[in-house]
Amino acid sequence: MTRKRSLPTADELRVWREYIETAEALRAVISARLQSDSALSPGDYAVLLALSEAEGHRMRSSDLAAHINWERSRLSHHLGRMERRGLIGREDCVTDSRGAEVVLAAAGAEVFRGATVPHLRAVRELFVDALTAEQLDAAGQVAAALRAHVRS
Amino acid sequence: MTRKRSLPTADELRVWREYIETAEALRAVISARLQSDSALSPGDYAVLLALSEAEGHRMRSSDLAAHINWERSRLSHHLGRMERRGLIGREDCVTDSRGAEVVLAAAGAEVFRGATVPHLRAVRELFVDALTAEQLDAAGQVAAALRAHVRS
DNA sequence: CTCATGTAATTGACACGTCAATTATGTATG
DNA sequence: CATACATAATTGACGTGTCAATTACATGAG
Repeated sequence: MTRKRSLPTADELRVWREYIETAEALRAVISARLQSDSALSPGDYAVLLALSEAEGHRMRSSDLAAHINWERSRLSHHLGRMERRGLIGREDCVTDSRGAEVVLAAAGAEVFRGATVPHLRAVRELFVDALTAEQLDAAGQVAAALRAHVRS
Repeated sequence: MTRKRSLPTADELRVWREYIETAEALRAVISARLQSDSALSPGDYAVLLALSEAEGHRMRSSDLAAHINWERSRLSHHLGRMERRGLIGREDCVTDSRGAEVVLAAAGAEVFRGATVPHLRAVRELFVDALTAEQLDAAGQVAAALRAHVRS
């Protein structure tokens, strides 16, 4: 056994770069599709998806942030922009005067309905169709291993 | 043979989400490390790396953009910020009066020198060490398949 | 030479993300 | 109840990214 290297080898570094650059490129392409198909950013989509699935199409701001794994300030800024566009609304919370409830607006629901099929189709075309069943499985396991490792 | 589905299955979609969210989380963690270790963003690092490896520590702006795969306007904005911080300089190009040459400044070279080992260590700890040899290999193949597919 | 067209790089406007500070309200403790 | 501390959400400042427009120069056809 050799002692554990502290720095990655050239090959390891190459894989890292391919990994991170490919994910970034894919994110950009999917994002551009969503934008041109539906005038939504990935952030808009995540918010609308969460609200669409929520009880009464409404959610406490903090819960929403936790659900989609965003910092609260990021969500505040984003909700401000989405509110200006009429996609969502904000109401005072009855049980906690500090709180706010985010409500899916009619326009938001409609835009989301129109966005979902094209978006899923894009995911299929650009991600799923690029991989064999084995590769898809491997991708899932790699992601799980990375996720588990990063939490420590 | 069943006809090809146009939408991903629930499992495929789950893998997609794990893939893209994990990559994003990893990018954020590595980025935060780089920031706190060396006061550099990933963009800064990419620019400084390219210039460090370039002939004479200088490069035409367009070539640099192509090398790191950025849009030129993005690079212009970024170079403006880096120039304000004294990390790089810009000079007129001798052979083409339209052109600009980006030059690694002394301060930039020094910051980069200090950044590289901690950054590579972070890549090793957070990415390489999380994966078995087989998983690392699989990650490379998945990235290659996705890259090949997206170019068409 | 000159005019049309292409290329190098920058700029402005605006969306997005992070961090630190702020405002307002809840809650526990003496 | 009063004070201290925690929590909900927002705000401001600033770095980052994209798109469309702009400036300045190069170059080839006539």
